[in-house]
Amino acid sequence: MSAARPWVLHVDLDQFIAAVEVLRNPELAGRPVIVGGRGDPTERAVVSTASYEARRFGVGSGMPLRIAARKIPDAVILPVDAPAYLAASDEVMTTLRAQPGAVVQVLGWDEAFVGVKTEDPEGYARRLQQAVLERTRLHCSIGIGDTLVRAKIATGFGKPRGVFRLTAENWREVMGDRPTKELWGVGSKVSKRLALLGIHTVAELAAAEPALLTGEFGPKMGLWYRQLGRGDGATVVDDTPWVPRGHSKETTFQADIVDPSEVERAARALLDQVLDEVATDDRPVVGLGLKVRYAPFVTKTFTKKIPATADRDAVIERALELVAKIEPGRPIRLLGVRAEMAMPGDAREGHTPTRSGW
DNA sequence: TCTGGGGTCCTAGGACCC
DNA sequence: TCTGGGGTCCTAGGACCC
Repeated sequence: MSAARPWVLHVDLDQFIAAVEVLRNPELAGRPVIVGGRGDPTERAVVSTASYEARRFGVGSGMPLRIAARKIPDAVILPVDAPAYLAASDEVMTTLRAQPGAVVQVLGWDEAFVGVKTEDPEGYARRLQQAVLERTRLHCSIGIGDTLVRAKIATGFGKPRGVFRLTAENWREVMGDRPTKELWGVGSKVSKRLALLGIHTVAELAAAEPALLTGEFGPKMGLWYRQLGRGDGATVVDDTPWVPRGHSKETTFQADIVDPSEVERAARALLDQVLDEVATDDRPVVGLGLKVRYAPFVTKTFTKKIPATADRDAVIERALELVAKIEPGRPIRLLGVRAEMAMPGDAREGHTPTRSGW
């Protein structure tokens, strides 16, 4: 028998949003369900989640709703109901925290890391799945790893409703020949730049010359990618409560706008919402960001540092300086406003530099 | 195919200071 | 005329994730 040792579990709900919708509307079971935007496929919106039945037709997250509807004419298309998913998510996280010895780090609505000391991680994972199912009627998959990165990637091999273990021992065998894009944190851009360096697989990334990577990606990211290739990294689940760095709101216009007064009105409305939502926070706003997407798809951002002492009117005044940078007469598809808050514990609290968060 | 909305973190380059 | 070396701060933008 083996001794208890620390493990990282990554819990990921299966087709979470679609599953929540099916739970409250059982006759949807077995049908292709697509959740996105306001549920209107004639609008500019994308798919948030597709049920497994819909995925079989090639519909997935991020796809324009219009395209999804074209692929599956008889799909059930539902609007995003964030409060409902948040409530379901809270129940899941509460269940995770109630497990013996569990340290829980929430990653999003439908996933979390669970740190636990056990001699039987698979058994623990199965009990966890059972507990979540009994409490919420939702199914989840669980990855088991000796690092957060390995646990996270392991989950994909367990889907749906399964458990998979990925550690230093089988990392190379399981991941070595796979494309770098399958790593958590390597997207299509970085995988292409890696390919130009002759690095195509996870094993090649793991063995790459550090100087080659730091030369291409900078000192921090270069070494980070190499570490990803090895599956190495943090081993301890951190349940420190999350403190948001900022808050933002953006709108895509159903029809592009041009009129400057309309642009200013839209920007002010977004700003009001953001400042209202941030007002419940006792931290001052120390940065502002404005994002504009000119049609069809050219995005510009403007940022401005704000003194922590600025009152709401002063913040609005600064925001309008940013709005003034928008090119007049150019059709606008999207407008976004972001407020950045001082971080507690920051030695320079109130002087936090604006890190553009877009 | 034609691309939402909410986040996080990193890098480059210019301004400015000593 | 040709012009160092290092540091911090700020702005813009890139990339990624759910």
